[in-house]
Amino acid sequence: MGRAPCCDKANVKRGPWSPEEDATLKSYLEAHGTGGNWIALPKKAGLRRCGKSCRLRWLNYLRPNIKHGGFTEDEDNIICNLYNEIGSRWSVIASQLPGRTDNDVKNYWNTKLKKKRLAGKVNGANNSSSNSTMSTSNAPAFLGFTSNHPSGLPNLDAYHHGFSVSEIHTFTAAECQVIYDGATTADVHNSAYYPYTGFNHIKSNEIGVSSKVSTSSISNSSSISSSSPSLAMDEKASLLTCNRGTLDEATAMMDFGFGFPCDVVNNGIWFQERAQENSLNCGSYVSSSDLNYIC
DNA sequence: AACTCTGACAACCGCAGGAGG
DNA sequence: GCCTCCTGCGGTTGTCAGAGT
Repeated sequence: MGRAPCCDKANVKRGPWSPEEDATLKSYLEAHGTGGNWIALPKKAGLRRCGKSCRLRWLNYLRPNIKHGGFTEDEDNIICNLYNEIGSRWSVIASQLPGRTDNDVKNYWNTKLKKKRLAGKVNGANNSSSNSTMSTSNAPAFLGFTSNHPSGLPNLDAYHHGFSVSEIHTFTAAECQVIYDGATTADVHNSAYYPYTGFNHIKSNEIGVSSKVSTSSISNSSSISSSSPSLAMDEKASLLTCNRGTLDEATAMMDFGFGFPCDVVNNGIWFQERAQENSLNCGSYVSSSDLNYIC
C-alpha cells in the first residue's frame, strides 16, 4: 500500500499563485499563524491549495524580510565556500544568509554560481595548490578579508578577539582552502619570517585524534611534532596554539602562511599580533579531515 | 513578426526523519 | 517497537520573459 497523498490533488489548485491567494494566505497567517498544521491550514484559510504548497509559498515568498535576487559578491563567496564544505545543504547555506531562502540559494547556484565557479571567477575554485603568493585577495569577506584593503590584510575593524571556548570555530575545508596559499612549515619556523613567540605547532594528525587539543599536549611542541608521522599537511601549514587571554577567553590560532598567526573564531579569523603578551594555554577545534583537505 | 533558445525563478514531488499515539 | 501524520529538504520540472535568429 502506498503512502496516502497529503491532499486531494483533484480538488486543489496548482501552478502560480494569484495576488488574491497570496493576500488570503498572508492575512490568515498573520492573524492565526500556522496552528502547527500546514495540511489543515488551506481549508481553514479558505484556499484551494495543498498545505505543502501554502508552506512553500509562505516560506519562499510571502514571509517578511525575504530578499529576492541581487545577490552580492559576499553572498556569492559564502555560498561557494559553504557548498565546497557541506555540499548541497541549501537550508544550512541559506541560514547563513539573512533574508535568503533555500530555494533562492539553490536556484541561484544552479543558474549562475555553478557556471561562475567552473569559470574560476569566485572563491572556492580549486586553486589552492597552484598559488604560492601571499595574497588574501581571494579570501571570503565573511572571514574578515577585504579585497581592497591597502595592505592586503583583513579588515580587522569588524571583528574582535576574546571569543569564548564555545565559540571557537571549526575551521572548515573550504575556508582552509580559500585562505591557505602555500607557505611551508620551514617558513613558519623561520624566525625572521615568523617572529612570534609562544606558539606551538601541532600537526594535523594530533589535532584530529580528539577535536580539541589539550593544554598539556601542547606544552612541548617540538616533541609532538617529531614523534608524529609526517603528513602532507606538515609541508604546508601548521595549526598553532598560543598562550594568551584568560580561561574563558581561551582560543586558538592557525597559521596559513601569511607570516603571522590567525585566531580561529566563530565564522572568522583574527590576525593576532601580540599573542605572546598573554599567558594561557588553549586548545582548538579543527578536525583532521578539514585540515587534510588542503594537503 | 514569428519562432526558438536560454536564463531566472516559482512551484511541485518524493523521500527522510521526527513527533506523537 | 510500530504506525501514522506532518514537516522540512533537496532534486526536478514548469512557466515566463527576454534575447537572438
